[in-house]
Amino acid sequence: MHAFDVLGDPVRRRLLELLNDGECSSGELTGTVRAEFGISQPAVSQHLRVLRENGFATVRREGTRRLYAVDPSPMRDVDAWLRRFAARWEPHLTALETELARGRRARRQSADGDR
Amino acid sequence: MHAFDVLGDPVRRRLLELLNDGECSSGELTGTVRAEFGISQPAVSQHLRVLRENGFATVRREGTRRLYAVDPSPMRDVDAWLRRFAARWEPHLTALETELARGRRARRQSADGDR
DNA sequence: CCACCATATAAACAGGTACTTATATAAGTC
DNA sequence: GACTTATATAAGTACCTGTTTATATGGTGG
Repeated sequence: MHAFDVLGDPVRRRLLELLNDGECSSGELTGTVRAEFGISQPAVSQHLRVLRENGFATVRREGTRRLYAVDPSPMRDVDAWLRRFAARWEPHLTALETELARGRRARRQSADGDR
Repeated sequence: MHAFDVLGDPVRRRLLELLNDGECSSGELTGTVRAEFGISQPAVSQHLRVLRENGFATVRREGTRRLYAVDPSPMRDVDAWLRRFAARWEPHLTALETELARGRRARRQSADGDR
C-alpha cells in the first residue's frame, strides 16, 4: 500500500493528528475516533494496523495497553514528492535564505562525517 | 473525493509529474502513461477527468487538442496538512531564518492589501 | 457533407478496501 | 486458575474505484 493510500482514509488522518499531540493508547484513540466517525473498535484497530504496517506509527506495550506514536518517515517521503510542485505555490527563497539553507546543509553533512 | 485519494493513484501522480514540466496535451500524456502503465486511452482520460474535477489540473482547447496544466491549489492544501507533522523530520529553523520568514510573510500581506 | 483525427463518455465488470459481528490473545486482579 | 479489561484477528459482505470495450463528441481538411 502506497503512503498516499494510507493517508487517503479520513479515519487514519485523524488518528495521525491525534498521535501528533503525543503518544496515545489504542483505547483513547478508539474512543475519540468512535465518537467522531461512529465506527466499531475493530474498525479502528484495523486502521491502526495499516498505520503500523506502513511505517506511519510505532507501538509499544505498557501493561495491557498499547501505546502508539507517530513515525514521520513515510510522511517525509510524501512531503518530498510534494515539494517537486512547491515552487508553484511558495514564493521563492531570497538569496540570503538560500545561503542560510546551504550553510545548514553543509554543517549537517560535516556533523554526519564526525559520527 | 479527497485530495489524498486523488494522489493515491500512481497513474495520476505520474500525470502530475509530467504536467509539472509544463502544459501538455491529452494525447502526449496518454502516450507516455500508456507505455509506462499499459492502460488504455479511456483509462487515462478518466484519470485526467479526476484531476480536473478535483482541481488538480486545468484544461484549455487548442484546435482538436486539449492542453492540460497543473493547478497547485489542492496540493497546497495537502502540504498544509502535512506541515503539521513537519517538525518531526525537519531541523528547526534558526532564529535568523524564522525572522526572515516572518518578514516575508509581512511583506506579502501588505502587498495583498495594495491590490 | 464526409471521413478522420483527438478526446471524452457510457456501461459493464473485477478487485480491493473498509466496514460489521464474532472470537482470540494477553495482561492484570481476585 | 477463573474473570475482566484492553486489544487484535477472522470471516463475511457491501461499496467504491479502476479497468475494459464500445461509442459519442467535436474540430479539420478534402
